[in-house]
Amino acid sequence: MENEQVILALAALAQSTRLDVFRLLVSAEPEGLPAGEVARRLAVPHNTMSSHLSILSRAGLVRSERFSRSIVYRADLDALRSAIAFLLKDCCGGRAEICAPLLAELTPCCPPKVTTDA
Amino acid sequence: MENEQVILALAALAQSTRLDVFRLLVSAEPEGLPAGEVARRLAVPHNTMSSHLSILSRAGLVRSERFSRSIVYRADLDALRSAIAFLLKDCCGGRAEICAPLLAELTPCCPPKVTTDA
DNA sequence: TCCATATGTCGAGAATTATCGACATATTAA
DNA sequence: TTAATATGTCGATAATTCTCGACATATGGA
Repeated sequence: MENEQVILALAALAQSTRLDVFRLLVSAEPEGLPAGEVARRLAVPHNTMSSHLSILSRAGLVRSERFSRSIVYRADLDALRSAIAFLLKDCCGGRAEICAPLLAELTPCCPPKVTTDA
Repeated sequence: MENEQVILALAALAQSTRLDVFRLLVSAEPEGLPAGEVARRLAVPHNTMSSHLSILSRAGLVRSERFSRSIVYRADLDALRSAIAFLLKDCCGGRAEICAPLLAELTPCCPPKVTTDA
């Protein structure tokens, strides 16, 4: 991921409405949500939301697809992954002793084994 | 990590000079660098740099300590870790199936075992 | 066609941010 | 005290961003 691309992604998420939008879309995966529904749920005028969605879109953090009259937005988790990987590699920079404890803390968030109980 | 704190951290890194500063300070760990040296290396006037350093500082991403006439800045990797954990948990949100592949990609960046060869 | 719905674009004002000259403070050493 | 070094603060300007009313476009149905 390029420098400029990361800055776009960080800037996109560094705004409370857009951070809320992104989280909403992550929670709505994999179905996504139409633009109007996003605006309604976050109580933001549709044109203001349109601007925020386009910023997230330019940053590559969301994708959109038209279905009839609606345009459905979905979070692009690969883009988030790239951004996070970039930040982590900043720390690593060939020095695992810095990065390892970081990953150690992050891993428990998602146990590698997912056993669907029952 | 609070919402507002994350936004501060993201905003702090979403600016090219500051992203450069942070990376420079990460690479200078654990000794750190005096403010003037940071400004010199990145070819930025000292007062402009002072402003950027204070933004990084307010975001918790760097710490400073005075040594004689110099004020030495160091990257705070714990803060970066918190911010990254926050973003990851956004994705996980109790859904390991989303987060697991993310970690899978990130882990090779820092192999958990570090064997100093030869 | 005409209308309602869903969304995007334009443009302007308010708010925030980035930059840097000028000045202030802190430290050390004549 | 005076000067040199290292850094921070103030204030003004330029640039960018956020917000939202008004208008435009796209879709589907009467």
